[in-house]
Amino acid sequence: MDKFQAMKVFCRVYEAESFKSASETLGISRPMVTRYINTLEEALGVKLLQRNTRNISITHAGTLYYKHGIAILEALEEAENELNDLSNSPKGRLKVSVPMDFGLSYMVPIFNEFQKLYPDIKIDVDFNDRRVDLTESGVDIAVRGGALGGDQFVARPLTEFKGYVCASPEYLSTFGEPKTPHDLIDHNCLRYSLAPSPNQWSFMDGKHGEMNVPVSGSFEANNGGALTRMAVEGVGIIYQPGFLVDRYVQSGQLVPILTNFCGYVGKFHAVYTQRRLLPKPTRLLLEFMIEKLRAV
Amino acid sequence: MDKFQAMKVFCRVYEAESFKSASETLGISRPMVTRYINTLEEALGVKLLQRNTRNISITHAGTLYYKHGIAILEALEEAENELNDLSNSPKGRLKVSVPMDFGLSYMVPIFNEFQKLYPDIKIDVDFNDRRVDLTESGVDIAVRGGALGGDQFVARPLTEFKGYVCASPEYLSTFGEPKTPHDLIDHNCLRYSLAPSPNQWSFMDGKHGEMNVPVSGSFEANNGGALTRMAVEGVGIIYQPGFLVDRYVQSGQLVPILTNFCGYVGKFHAVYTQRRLLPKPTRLLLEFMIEKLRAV
DNA sequence: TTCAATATTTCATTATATGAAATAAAAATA
DNA sequence: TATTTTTATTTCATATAATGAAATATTGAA
Repeated sequence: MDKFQAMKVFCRVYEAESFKSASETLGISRPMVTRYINTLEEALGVKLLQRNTRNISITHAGTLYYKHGIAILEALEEAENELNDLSNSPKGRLKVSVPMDFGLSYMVPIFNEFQKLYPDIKIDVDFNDRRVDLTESGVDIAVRGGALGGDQFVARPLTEFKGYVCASPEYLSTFGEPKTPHDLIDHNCLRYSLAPSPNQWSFMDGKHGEMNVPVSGSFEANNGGALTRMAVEGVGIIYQPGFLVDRYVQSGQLVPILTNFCGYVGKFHAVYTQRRLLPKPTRLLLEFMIEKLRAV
Repeated sequence: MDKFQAMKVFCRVYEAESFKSASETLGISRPMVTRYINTLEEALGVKLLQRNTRNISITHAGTLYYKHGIAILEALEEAENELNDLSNSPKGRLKVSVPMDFGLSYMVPIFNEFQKLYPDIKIDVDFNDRRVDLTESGVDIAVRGGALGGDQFVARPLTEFKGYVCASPEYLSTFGEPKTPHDLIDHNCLRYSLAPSPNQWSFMDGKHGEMNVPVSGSFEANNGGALTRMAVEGVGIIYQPGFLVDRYVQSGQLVPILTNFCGYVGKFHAVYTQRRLLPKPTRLLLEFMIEKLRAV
């Protein structure tokens, strides 16, 4: 039996209080979890978990073993990180979570270039607009737009983006062009459902200060790219970041409106868990991303 | 690959600077040592040992990994000890080294009784009058008679023994009975070669104080039992501990002489390596031995 | 009582570990 | 220099263990 693996399995079970959950996060089958725990208990001569098919309760011995186990696993990880640091061809697997649109626009070329540079670092990208839990999902770096959540994580700024209100020329000629933000109330506004307040668009103006306009319309989605395509089709008005609308503006398929009003400014951050020594692959990609996105 | 095993193998190789030596102390084949080191180096992406078929030199990475490894292995051992402590049926393998004669006379019945009490504790006894290196040989408890060596080990007193000068009635009637220690010079003295000074026997006397008598004879051996048997056969005079000669004295096959002079007094000690938490099997046997030998 | 969720056992398959024997390489010795 | 000795490595056949799919058992909830 691989003691190290058994230790890892037990610690996950301890944290989740569930074999199923542990099996999923570790990517092994449920029977394997059962076996690892059994073998461990047999080897130690002590029951670690009091369990039936539905509940798990941790014994005193289990708590004790967890305390030791977590410390040992951390020490081992640190040792391996330090050793990998000395390697001139860093190895490892890296799990990254990036927002869909940002990822497609900015990150794909960066990943491509990075992999050419470090062929032994495998990258597993999760294109996902949800805010995944770093510890639970095992994600090493997550890119997040807008406000940041809890502060047990480190966040490093990547790049800013500005929101633009746009519509297709056809839409504007049919329904008229709004001249002030308040005019949006009478338009079909395509809203991004994952925004902090999807039904309210904010602007800044030298004269009026901050303006919050309630908007409504026939369509709402959790994907900015889709909204942008809808706008190109002439369905309605969008308020989306530059990196999504720029190409359509340039080709004339979309027209920016309300350009006298400052749109929202957001910032993308790279988020990762604080540790004494970050694994080299993580550190490398992080610096690479920051460097590449500085120029954008 | 079992990472912990690989770590253990590497640490032994590091300490011995030899694959062969490591393979022997760990009880695995030489090819396995090679493979563990190779797999480890591959996994870490770093060379740990610069080596050819004859020499080994440790790289910077190797030293670093050893530092981490030793700490991790110790933490692991401590965790397992603590857990085994909680077990009501302690398990484990125990390596014990005892002097040949003492072991046969005193320890065999103790081992027997101990095993009935703790059937899950396997005992591997090395009957051996050499002073084995605890760390190198992996011995948990060593019983040693006479003077103690280095003090990085803990020694606990077990039982005393007294030396008796004896010969067979036949020998005495043929060659005469020595009346003072100095008379031994003219006799065939059978000497224990592992004694600190085999060719000099010491006595204490109220009048004369300590007396060191040079002795010589036709026979010398590293086994007291054998010397005793020789004496029973009438070959010569021995100066051996009570636990060896008692039964022959009682049966009349040996006669104690020079009984007015105090013979040497020795003490057996149980020696073990100092640790924060001794493994439960070790602790149990230790206390059991001490308890049982107190009565002797 | 039935259903749903979860742990466990069974079983066949695959992967890994293992050491004996052969091989290679380098120092010691003749 | 040639030979021997010592030690690490590779090869190879075999035994052992790891693995997950599927079936089974168990328990709380509906």
